[in-house]
Amino acid sequence: MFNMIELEQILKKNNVKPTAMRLLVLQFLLNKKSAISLTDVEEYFVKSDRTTLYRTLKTFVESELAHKIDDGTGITKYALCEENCHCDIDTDLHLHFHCKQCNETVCLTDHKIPNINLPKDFIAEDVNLVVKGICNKCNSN
Amino acid sequence: MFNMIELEQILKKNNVKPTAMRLLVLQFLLNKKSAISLTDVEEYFVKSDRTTLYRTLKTFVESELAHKIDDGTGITKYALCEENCHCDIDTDLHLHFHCKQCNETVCLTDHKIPNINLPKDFIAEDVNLVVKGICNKCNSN
DNA sequence: TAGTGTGTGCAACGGAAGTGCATTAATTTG
DNA sequence: CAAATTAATGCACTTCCGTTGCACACACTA
Repeated sequence: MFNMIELEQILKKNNVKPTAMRLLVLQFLLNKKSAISLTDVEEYFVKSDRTTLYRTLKTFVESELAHKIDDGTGITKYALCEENCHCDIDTDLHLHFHCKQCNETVCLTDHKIPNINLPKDFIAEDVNLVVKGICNKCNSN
Repeated sequence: MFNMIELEQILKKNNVKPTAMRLLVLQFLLNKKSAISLTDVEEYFVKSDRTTLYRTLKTFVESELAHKIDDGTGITKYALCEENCHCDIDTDLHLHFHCKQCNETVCLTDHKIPNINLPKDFIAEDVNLVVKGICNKCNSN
């Protein structure tokens, strides 16, 4: 796991002031392998306020520490970016898998999004690829 | 355009009873080239109720007449399926493009979703690929 | 120490999806 | 044809999530 000093360094590296709340949320995200929703965080940090957690996640996204995931459930998910990620369309964007059974969304960071040839005059700025089905964990049970 | 008899046949072919409202909504969808939201339909049919329109679209999706599109705006969009579409994962699913400028979402039906090799034990049932950026219309203005 | 800026907590709003129920229209059946 | 059953529609209401405004608390600077 990570100690507080390491967590602080991560935040500082991305120009985010290391408050107590942010350190805890960062730790929570680091421990979670799957993408999490605001409600997930909220249920974990019962003593903190929803707004604070919401803005914490927002700060993380804006400072490129985490990325927002739209997995098609209608609920926004968040996951930490990989090292040196700039959410760049050609190199950083990866596939997300949403399991219909356990309802979890995971980042398949090894699966980059294939190149897409758009028709003339279309400019791509962002790509979102989500596969839905049964994940490996649920499938083996 | 389509006359009422043709519209009726489309509905009947998909086992949907051709009510007045359904015929009108179908016509509306046929005339729209881009994907539309419930609110779009609502604003057009001011005299009808939101719930009715909501359930009409739901009926269309359930009877494979239209497909639901999640374009990442958080608002569910709908578009008519192509002829003989069964929303099949390997043959029917196509790319959607959402323009950040005009806020429209179009189906790029010619752009099928490339095959994806998932890790072991993952089962794909549904795939959603959305590209965001500037569309051809906005780009040429 | 006073003052400024940032973070946090509380309350409330707004949009969209969805549900329950009563009413109306359509279809079947005696 | 009339009665009964089923389907569709309209209205009211709820819930859920994302978001904002405002006030208070804390930290850092002059």
